[in-house]
Amino acid sequence: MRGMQIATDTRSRIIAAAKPRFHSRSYANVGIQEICESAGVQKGSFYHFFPSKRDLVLAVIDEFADEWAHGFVAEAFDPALPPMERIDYLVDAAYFWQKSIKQVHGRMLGCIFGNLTLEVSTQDDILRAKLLAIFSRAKSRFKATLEEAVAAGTIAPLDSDLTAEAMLAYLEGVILLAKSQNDPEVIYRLGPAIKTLRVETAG
Amino acid sequence: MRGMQIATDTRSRIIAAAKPRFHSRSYANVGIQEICESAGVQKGSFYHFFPSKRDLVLAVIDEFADEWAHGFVAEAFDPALPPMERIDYLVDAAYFWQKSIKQVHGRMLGCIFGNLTLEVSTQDDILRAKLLAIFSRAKSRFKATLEEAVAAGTIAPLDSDLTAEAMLAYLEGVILLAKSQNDPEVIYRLGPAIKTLRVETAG
DNA sequence: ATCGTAGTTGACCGTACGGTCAAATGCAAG
DNA sequence: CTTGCATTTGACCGTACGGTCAACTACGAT
Repeated sequence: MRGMQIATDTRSRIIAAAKPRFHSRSYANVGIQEICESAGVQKGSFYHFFPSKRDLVLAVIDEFADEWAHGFVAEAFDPALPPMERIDYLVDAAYFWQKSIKQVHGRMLGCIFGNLTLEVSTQDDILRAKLLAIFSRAKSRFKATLEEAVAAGTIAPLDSDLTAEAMLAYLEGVILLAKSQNDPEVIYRLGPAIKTLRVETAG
Repeated sequence: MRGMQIATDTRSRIIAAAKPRFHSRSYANVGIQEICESAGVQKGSFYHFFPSKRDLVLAVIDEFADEWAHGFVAEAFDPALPPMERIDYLVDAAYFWQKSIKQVHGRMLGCIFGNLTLEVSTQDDILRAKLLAIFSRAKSRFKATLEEAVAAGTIAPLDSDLTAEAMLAYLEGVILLAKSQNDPEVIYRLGPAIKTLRVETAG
């Protein structure tokens, strides 16, 4: 089945071409033609693998999510680490990643999930749902970590669900502000304060 | 000079047509033609008042900033209010504003400055600088408020500059997450935790 | 009455957009 | 050797994009 291999290769070349473009520019500003040229693929071939531009960006989101899940996130949420140190690790990872992107690319690109959320979520509920699911998983990681920290007595009891969401919000907000300054050092300076965030239990 | 009046009227009709569109969609997704049709203006007339699309969005940003500065922000940062209550007030204002937008428009549109920042700041340094200036002013408000709270003994001493920036980041992040859920209640739930954020003084 | 100019008109520029299609090609299975 | 399907090709669709332009209008100032 060499045909299959070529096929999947074409598909992944398209995604590989699309990823940095959607990350560094925006959904609307990247055209399918440009992606095809960069991937060395014809437009008809593109539409053989992706019914629409939206389906491409859906695949791109998945690739980014997998990349993170199997990379920094897996490292950060290592059960061997003390719970609260995992959160530090994640913030550090975000910092170093943005910093290295800036070194290579000249600009801070920020979080592709946040970028796409603010751009498209009023216009496309399917994309919004996809991004929401990504955030939801991220929140779960934070929540489990917080609960472990509470159980270990590292931190005082709190509303782990809301605090997890607050921490995720803060991380996205810090990256947003860093992007507005085109300066990853903002993450370095503000990131650690994530651990000061607390939502008390309602009861 | 009735000519001037008509002229400025055309200009502000253009801005008035552009504002809700840029807010509810995105920079790239709103065309000049559509704006002109909605404003009842010809394209040539548009380019008489605005050298480029970028100059229009610059004017739109200014209008939004003024609207906020003279509305909720002025109310929130009322010197008569106890300092930390001003921050609560601002978060509340963001919540009620987004809620009312959703009631009218059916969707949570979020913060136009955050939206534009993530969309265009890698592609247009002039727009980025404009948005950065907006955030910078917002941060100053927070900072002054924090310093007043410290002076009054309401809160323990902290790094007012970094904490102000952290609070602004958090607010933007909360609005981002709320937008991803198309639900302003997220702001209601997470907003108050803004006051738990702290960056300790370096010394 | 005339001049200068701000404002307006509507056609027009080249380019790019997302998406479609019929025809060709490559290749594995029968 | 043929059938059948996945894949690829490249031309093509209509529409919209940001922006330009010469001509025209309206009107205050001299």
